[in-house]
Parts: sequence; structure tokens; C-alpha cells
Amino acid sequence: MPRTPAENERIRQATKEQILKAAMELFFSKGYHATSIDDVAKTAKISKGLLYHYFKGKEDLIAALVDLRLQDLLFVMEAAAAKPTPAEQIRHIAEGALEDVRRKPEVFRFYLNLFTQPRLDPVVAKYSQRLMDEQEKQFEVQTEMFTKLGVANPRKRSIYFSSTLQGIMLMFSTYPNTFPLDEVKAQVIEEFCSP
Amino acid sequence: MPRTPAENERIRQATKEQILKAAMELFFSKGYHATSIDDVAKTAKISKGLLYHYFKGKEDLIAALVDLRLQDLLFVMEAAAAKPTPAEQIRHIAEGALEDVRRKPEVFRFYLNLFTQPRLDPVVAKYSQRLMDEQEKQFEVQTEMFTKLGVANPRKRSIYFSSTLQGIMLMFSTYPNTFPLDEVKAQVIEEFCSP
Amino acid sequence: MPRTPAENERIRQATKEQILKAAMELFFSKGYHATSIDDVAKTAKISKGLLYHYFKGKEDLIAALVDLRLQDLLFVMEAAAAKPTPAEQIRHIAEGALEDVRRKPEVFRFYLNLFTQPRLDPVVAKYSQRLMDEQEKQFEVQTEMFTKLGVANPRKRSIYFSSTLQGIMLMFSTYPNTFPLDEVKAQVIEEFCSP
Amino acid sequence: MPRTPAENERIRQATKEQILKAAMELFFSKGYHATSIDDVAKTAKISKGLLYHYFKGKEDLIAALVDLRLQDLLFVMEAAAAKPTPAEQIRHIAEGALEDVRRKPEVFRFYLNLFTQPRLDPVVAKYSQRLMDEQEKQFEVQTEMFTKLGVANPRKRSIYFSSTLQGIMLMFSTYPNTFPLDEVKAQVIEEFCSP
DNA sequence: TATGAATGAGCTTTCATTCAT
DNA sequence: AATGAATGAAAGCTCATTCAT
Repeated sequence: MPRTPAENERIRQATKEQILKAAMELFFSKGYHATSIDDVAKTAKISKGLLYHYFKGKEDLIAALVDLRLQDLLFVMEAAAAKPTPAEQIRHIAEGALEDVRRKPEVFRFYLNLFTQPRLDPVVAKYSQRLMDEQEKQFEVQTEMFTKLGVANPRKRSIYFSSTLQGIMLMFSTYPNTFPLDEVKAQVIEEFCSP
Repeated sequence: MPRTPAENERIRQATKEQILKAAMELFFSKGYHATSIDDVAKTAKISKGLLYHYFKGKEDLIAALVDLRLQDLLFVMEAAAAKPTPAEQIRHIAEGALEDVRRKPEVFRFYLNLFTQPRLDPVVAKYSQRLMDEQEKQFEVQTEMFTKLGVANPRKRSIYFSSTLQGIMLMFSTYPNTFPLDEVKAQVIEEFCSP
Repeated sequence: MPRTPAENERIRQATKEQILKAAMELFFSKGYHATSIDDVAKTAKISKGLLYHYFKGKEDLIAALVDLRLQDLLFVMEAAAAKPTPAEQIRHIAEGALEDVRRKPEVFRFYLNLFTQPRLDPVVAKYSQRLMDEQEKQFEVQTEMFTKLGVANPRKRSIYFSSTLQGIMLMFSTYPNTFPLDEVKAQVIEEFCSP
Repeated sequence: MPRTPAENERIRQATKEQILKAAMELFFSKGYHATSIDDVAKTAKISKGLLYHYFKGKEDLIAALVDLRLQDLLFVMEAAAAKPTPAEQIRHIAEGALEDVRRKPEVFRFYLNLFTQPRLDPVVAKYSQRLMDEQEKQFEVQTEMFTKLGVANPRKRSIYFSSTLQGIMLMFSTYPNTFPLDEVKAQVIEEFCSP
């Protein structure tokens, strides 16, 4: 008797997750190009063939990871938007971003690396672009928050805020052991979360 | 009739530069992994064999590019150190960095990409490390400047300054057409160059 | 409640036919090598596993198709042999063959393609051989017909007849839209069906 | 000192020929699909890499072979056209074709196999098409010859001639040991080369 | 009878590097 | 100093077939 569709679906999801987990682990530590499909399959303890049963190819793996990342970013943004005051909203963005990088600096590092990929890389560029597009969308929302906060030049303020935040995350993910994240975080919040 | 040794040396230097120029052009636009040795040789209009005569391999090319970059960074730092007052020194660092990224955003982007390379990439990681080491050294010098400037917590201030600067460069190199670099630059200088 | 054995048998036959129909459709249009087992199963709307339940493998599919083809050829030959006079017998062969190719040029094309397969193709060659063997057997029967017809050199005549017929079928199946099959058929019959 | 361009060209041509010869040998005996690039490289006694240095891929090999074939066909046709009378022209076509298949039945067989490839085979179909196109062009020329010969319905006559010729070649290449080519050839010439 | 997840051998192709000249 | 023919390891991917259910 064949497995039930539900059972199959369960197996599918479990295996896909297993594969994505392996891909993450390897991409994060060795990078996309230095990771081979064979590596991923071995790490996920499945055959290469099965990997191709679930993903169209190596590129599909990074596409899936980028999708997950975009969901995460969106999630933080939505949680921020749900806050009652603009000050709290901006504070949530800052804290969300900084706590995220604190927990998994190498993950941030990986996506930043993807983000800074040369624009003509034949495979990776399009995922870099997706991340940039999302960031741009979120930037608009964030500018609106600064407007409501009542600062003088909200667009410029928003840019400066994003730059500072990105810079901190970049620095922290580079020197996770020595960077004084708490202090810096406090200063950011002090500086940007009051009108 | 054989060339003179001096003539030979001139040709050698010219050819090496030609190769490095080609490598830069390609690495900056397509990235290290997507660029093949064949590409570099063709772009430099020389044979693959000759390329291997001057450079040990593909990795040696990126090593040379990183060396050039380190020289550039050092040069800015030395010029800054030569300024009479700490305020001017810090201002020079900020202006040097920002004008550099303004001129060649894709170059900064490339080195930032290298900088954020996963730590276990078997070939690229070590150049990533070199850039990090140099940045750390410069950070110490810069902290000294902030000390002389007389700010309360110079180490923290220096970190915050670096983060901001790096963040701005990252953002500008991502959105070179819309980022208001002049305004932001003015603000940075205002914020960090007075005690 | 279990199915009756008769019911089971009916389902078996229906499924096998479904699979063979799918295989035909795909082999005829894309060819044996370009058709995957997955294609066949999907087209037949059954699972891969079930396909393997009914057929030993991909090769078994082509074996079944060749068997069907041989039956068809045999059928025409037997119908011809049943005709009262040799002239009518030969005429029946010609008409049978030409009407067959008229109806399904791509089918003839496929078997001709199989027929002309290189002799060392590790999987397909043996089916090519079967078709050749059958044709040879039929050729003997046909030569006997020409003998009865009373032509001078019946063997040579039979060969010439077969060649002409095969040539016409080849040409028609290549240019089904422009080839004047009726005219040519009439000429063939005129030329070969009188002593 | 590097090799001279002329010397390089000589090496290139020799190696390319070596590869094409190996490809022919294998394609003719095992078929396109059953022949791997590895087979070809091993037979040509070169590395796989070198094969790709000279040919873009497996498909490029068959493209080259088809080009050679088209040249051969064209050559026969031009030689025929150079004959003074239409009867001699047609005779030359018949003899050219039949002598060619006599010499290398497996070559004809291979190209016929290619010619009869299913129309949707993703790689091979286009070369099949090229052969068909060329045959159609030659058919027009041949029809003109029959017109000059003064037969009643030259187009039909030309079709019938081509069909017969193709049929003979098909039969001979199938049964090269028993097919009475000389006799049949004589009959063809008798039948088609007089007004 | 029926499913589709899972395997693994083998394929085409790329590319850093070497080597004869 | 200079060329480009030649190599070979390793990559991404396909697919006939098997197997647990």
C-alpha cells in the first residue's frame, strides 16, 4: 500500500528542511561557490539525486535561503510597524537588527556578503538584487516612521540611521568577540529614537 | 639584439600592470569566482602561459590586488596622521574614505565583499583576514586620535565612528545614484570632528 | 472487498495499454533516448513504480512496441496472402504499406529510425534486428508471389519492389504535406502488379 | 620560443581531424546517444578537456559531421550538374549515390538514421532538419533535369526517382551482403535516364 | 495494485594549471 | 619573454532503477 499523501508531505518537508539546513551550514561557513552539491548532500546525509528531486539545482538552494531571509526581514519590519509610537517602532528596528546579528553574526555576514556580490556575477547577482530591493522597500517604511517622529529631514535621517545600523552590524559580525554591542546599541537608540 | 636589463624590467612591470588591470576590471564586475584565468589573459591581451609566468596562479592575482588595497588604506592613514590636529586627522580619514567610495563604488564593494567572505572559504579567506588585520591596526591609530581629541570614551567613540563610516560606504556603494553623500558626509564630519 | 480475478485482469490490461499508448506518443514524437521513464509515467498518469510493475524497464517498452509493429506487419502480409491472385496479393502489400504510412507517417518514421539504428547501439540494436528479420521473412513470401506472377527474375523484381515501396514511404513520411502519394501509388501498382 | 602560428594551425587541424574521425567511427557504429564524450576522447587518444578546446560540446561534433555530409552531397550534385546532357546528369546522381552507399553503407545508414530522427528530439532534430532542407534543394535541381530530359510529368518523375534511389540505398545499407546492387543500379539507370 | 521517495552510476562540461616549443 | 595546446580533477546534473510502505 502506498504512503498516504499526508505522510509523503511530511517526509518531503522534513527532507527539504534537512537539505536547507545543510546548505545553510555550508554556505555560511564556506560560501556559495566553495560549497559543492556533493558537500550539501553528504552533510544532509542524502544522495545527490534526492537533492535534485527537491531542488532544481544549486541556485535553487540559495534562492530558498534568500526567501527565508526575506521573510525574517519582513517579520521584524511588521513587528516594528505594529508598535504604537514611531519612537518605539524605530527602536524595534534597531533592536531587532542588532539582536539578530548578535545571535548569528555569521548569518548576517553571509547575507551581507551576498548583498555585496559584484553586479555581474552570473548566478548570485539576482539574489543580491532581491535583498537590495527588499531593503529599499523597508527603507521607505522606515522613512515614514521618521516623518511621524517629527524630525527635520526624515529622509536624510532615515538614511543616516540605516547606514549607522548597517555599519554596526558589519563591524560586529567582523569582530564579534571584541565589539561592545550593548554600549553602541544604547547610543544608537538614544540618538535616533527621540525627536 | 637582446634587450638591455633595464628595458626588460620596464616590459616586465608594464605587463604585470596590464594583467592586474585586467584582473581588477573583471573581479570588480563579475567577482573572483566567476572570472576565469582565460578571461583575465584575454582581457589583458596576453597568453595564459605568460600570466603564469608573472603570477603563481589565480590566487596570486587576488593577493596582489589586496596588497594594492592595503597600500591605499595605509596611504590615507599616513596622510591623516600628518595633519596637525586630531580634528583634522579624523576629518581626513572620513573624507578620504568617502571620496574614495564616491569615485569607485564598485571597488569598495568588491573589497567589502572580500572582507565579508565566509571564514572557511579555502582560497579567499586569507585575504579577507589580511584586510581585517589592517583595519584593526588602523583602528588603534584612529582611537589614539580620538583620545587626543579629548572625547569621553575614545575607544567607543572610535568604534562608533568606524561603524558609521563603514555603514555609509556600504549604503553609498549599494545605491550610488540616490544616496545623498554630500549631506551625510557633512553630518559625519560635524558629529565626529569636534570634541 | 477484493476485486474478482477477472476484474483484476481487466485493470491490468487497461493499465498496460495506457502505458504503451503513452510510450508510443512520446517515443514517436521525441524519440527513445529523449524520452524518460518519468515522462512516460506522467503521460500515462501512473506512478513510476507501477510502470516497473508492468514492464521490466525502459527497454521492455520498446520491445512491446516492436512486437505490436511486427504483428501489424504480419497482419498485412497474411491479408495479402489470402488474396486469390498474385497480382492482388502484391497490390495489397503496396496498398497496405502506403495507406499505413499515409495514416501515421510519424509512426513509420519512428520504426524506420529504429530500423536504421547503428548496429552496436547497446540497447536499441536488438529491436532493429528483429524488424530486419521480419522484413526478410516477408521478403521471401513476397518473392514467391512474384514467382507466381510469372515475372522474369522474381527475386530481383521483389527486391526492386521492396526498395521502391520503402523509398516512397521514407519520402512520404519526410514530406507528408507535399508528397503526391496517390499518383505515386497508382504508378507503383501499375508497374508491379502486372506480369 | 613559442610555436609559429602556422605550426599551431597545423596541430589544430590535425587534432580536430583526429577527433572528428573518432566521433565518426563511434557515431556510425554506436549512434549519437550511445556515444559518450569520454568514448570520443579515448578513441581519439586525447583528453576530454582538449576535445572541449576544439568543439563546443557533443552537439558541435554532430554539427561538424553533418556539415561534412552536406558538402559531400553538394559535391555530387555539382558534378552532376556539370554533365552535358540531362540523361548523363541524372545518371551521375544515381551512380554517385549508389556508389557512395556501396563504399560506406554504415555511413549512409547513420545519416539516414539522423534523417529519420523524431522531429522533437531536443538536440538531434535540427541536424535532421538541415539534411532535409538540403535534400529539398537538391530535389528542385533534379526536377529541372527531368524537365530538360523531356519527360511527361517531371516533378512526379523526379519524386519517383528520388524515392526509388532512397529505397535502394536503404535496402542496400540494410543488407549489404545480399543486395544485388549492380543489377538494380542498371535497372534504375535504364528506367530513368531515357526520355 | 499502487505510490513516489530514494539511490548512484554515469553523463556533459568547466577550468586552473602544466608543458613543449 | 611568450604562446596556446594539452591535461585531469572536479563540478553540476540526469535518469533508469529500487524499495519501503
